[in-house]
Amino acid sequence: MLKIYNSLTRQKETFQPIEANKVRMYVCGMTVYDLCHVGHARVMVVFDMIARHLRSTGYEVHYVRNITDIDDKIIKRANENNESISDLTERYIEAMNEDSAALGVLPPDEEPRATTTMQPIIDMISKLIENEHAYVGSNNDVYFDVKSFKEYGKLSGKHLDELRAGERVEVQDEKKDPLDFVLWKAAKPDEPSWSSPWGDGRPGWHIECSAMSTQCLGNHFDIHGGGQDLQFPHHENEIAQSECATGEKFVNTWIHNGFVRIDEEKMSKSLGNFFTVREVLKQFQPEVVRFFILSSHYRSPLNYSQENLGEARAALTRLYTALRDATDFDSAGIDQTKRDQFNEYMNDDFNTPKSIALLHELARELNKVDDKSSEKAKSLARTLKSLAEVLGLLQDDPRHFLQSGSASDADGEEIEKLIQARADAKAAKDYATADQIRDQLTAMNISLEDTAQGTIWRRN
RNA sequence: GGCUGAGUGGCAGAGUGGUUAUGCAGCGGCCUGCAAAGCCGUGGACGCCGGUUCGAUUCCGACCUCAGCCUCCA
Repeated sequence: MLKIYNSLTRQKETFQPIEANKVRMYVCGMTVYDLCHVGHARVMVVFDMIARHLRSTGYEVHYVRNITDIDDKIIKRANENNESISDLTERYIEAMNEDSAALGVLPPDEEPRATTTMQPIIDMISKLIENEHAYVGSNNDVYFDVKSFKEYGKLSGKHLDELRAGERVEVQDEKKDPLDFVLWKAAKPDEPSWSSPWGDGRPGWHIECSAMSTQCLGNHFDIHGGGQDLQFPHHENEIAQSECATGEKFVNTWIHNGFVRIDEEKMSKSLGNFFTVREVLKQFQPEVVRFFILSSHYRSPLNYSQENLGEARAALTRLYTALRDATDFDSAGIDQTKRDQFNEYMNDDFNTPKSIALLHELARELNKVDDKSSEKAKSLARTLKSLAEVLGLLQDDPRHFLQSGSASDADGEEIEKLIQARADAKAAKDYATADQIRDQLTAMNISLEDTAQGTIWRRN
């Protein structure tokens, strides 16, 4: 039985899909004006893991992750670069796809874009005006009337009067209430715009997600996810818009992942303390980054550092090392007890640290089996690889993983040559020369293991 | 100021009203020409103060500290 912590009720709840065995999930994706950083990677990896686990336990999943391809920052960046908005967004969408593929993130079933969802957005705003939940300001902007939705604040636990007390935005005359937010922005000169009943303009950010999710998944769906920073105001506003437009409950379960931090501070574009996925991948294999992300619980803060990535690499190396010597196990039987245990951990609000601990347990048991061609070894190896697949891990060829490094590293041919020279020296019992060659390889960041089947190498 | 959430061994990071998380690092041993990998053994912890309890790191309350949101943000 799957239990998920629901941000809306602030407790773990037994998950019941609206339609039996079917899960409809929407996740707020990227605004494509720059490269993805590790924080974005966390969202992609976490919800990919969730989708994988749901599927592996028998649910049919319809996973939607949107792309925000029109917004102030995009317009600003395109102007700075002196390129068209679509050139800019296409470039970064492609970059995002490359990054997510590298991290083993399976593509969502749908990736709607704001610019191609314009009619549903306009329809939803019209409906809100009709229902008197929205109004057109004197500047032709359209605003949502927060006072008209008495449940406003239910997701973030905030109350309108408290929010007003802490209000930091200058009050705009057009708004009835300082907390009213924009649904449609009237076009300014030289800005891209779409025609609407309220004149040319473009949608506000919040309404895009309400319209895209509803268009793909219906008025009422199971899971809505995103980073913790979107809880307020973005998701709060989505609830207000959608429930006021449709009169139905919007989302059953809200899932928010924790932040990536650097030196105990949130990693973000605005603070400028971010590392792009690309930068990190120059130093660490993509699977190491994925392992690092999943090695802490999705709601906990995740501290980014070289040391922590290094630890992730060490742990992953241990798992691959265990898998290295087992071969031809693809058809071996899976240990059902372990699988049940794994699912139990994952069903407890996606406890990936605990499920990874189970992978280590399997690796240890596998290491203890001397005969790697035995049924027991094969079964353990198969179970390990198959459970890890739910986390999107350990699917690489172990030797390939253990021997891969960056492009500047020594090539395999050179390494093999040195290993042969060392083997010759060893055969002649010239251990001084053998050790000297090994030192040379160590300096090249290569470790050796002498086994019964010969010498195996890997990169440190 | 309001609203969230968190404080666990050298580090990272789960979890639990009384019993080994897990990984890395440390220490002892096995294996090895020596290593490496692996295996076995081993030390070390629950922010502070009260309360409930036979017993609390785990529940309750106060306090301290940290992070996040309240402005764009994954």
